[in-house]
Amino acid sequence: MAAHSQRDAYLFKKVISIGTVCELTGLSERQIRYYEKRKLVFPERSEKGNRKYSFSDVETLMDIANKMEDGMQTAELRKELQNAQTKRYDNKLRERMIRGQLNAYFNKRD
Amino acid sequence: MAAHSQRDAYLFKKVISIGTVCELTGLSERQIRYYEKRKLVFPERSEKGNRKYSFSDVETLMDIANKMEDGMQTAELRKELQNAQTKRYDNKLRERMIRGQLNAYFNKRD
DNA sequence: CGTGTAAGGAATTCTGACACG
DNA sequence: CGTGTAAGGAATTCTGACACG
Repeated sequence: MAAHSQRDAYLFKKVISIGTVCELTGLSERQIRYYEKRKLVFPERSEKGNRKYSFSDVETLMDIANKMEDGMQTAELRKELQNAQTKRYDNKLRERMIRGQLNAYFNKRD
Repeated sequence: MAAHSQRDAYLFKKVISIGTVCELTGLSERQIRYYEKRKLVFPERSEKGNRKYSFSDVETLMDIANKMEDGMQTAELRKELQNAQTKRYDNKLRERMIRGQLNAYFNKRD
């Protein structure tokens, strides 16, 4: 599942509050919470229950904003987003396999 | 001045509120604001005046926390931090010059 | 010097609901 | 379906100050 390098640490760390996400995306709080209910974004919660988003979430939300403008519905968007996730995962896997073959070929280790 | 690649965009974007910085660093709000007064960190302000920090600021603050534990004072810390900044800048410069030479040697372009 | 704390106010965020469509 | 809004409460953040040392 967690196929992220340490380089991506800041991309996925959930530290941004909803107000800042509004500024970053141009979306309203209402919209952002609604997309959560429709399972398009998954913020974490602080101890007191405040939503925390990652930069990756912000990117997803900007993508959502564009697709919604084009008339896409949340149900369809959910499928798309899952597809994107899967594709990214597949790429990681492919990468790893290729690296494995190369390492074998050149007789190298990690 | 701004010698940051696009890759670093998330590292320097000021989006984290002080409460989250407390959780991330283990410092109190009081301490974080004090280090700002002593010119060790430079948060931005939201429209309503709330402090916003970057991941880079958080790293700086963790560094500060360590040095303070070792008995270092803020005045001394300020000098150190400026030095670190300068060094980083020098490295970037050196890197760029070397790249330039290599490109000239191999007759390549960006 | 560096940090805790109580103080009072302003801004933030949360939830569930009414509304329109 | 997607989003605006008013409602009331709880948590956040801000500043300037008193305190200890």
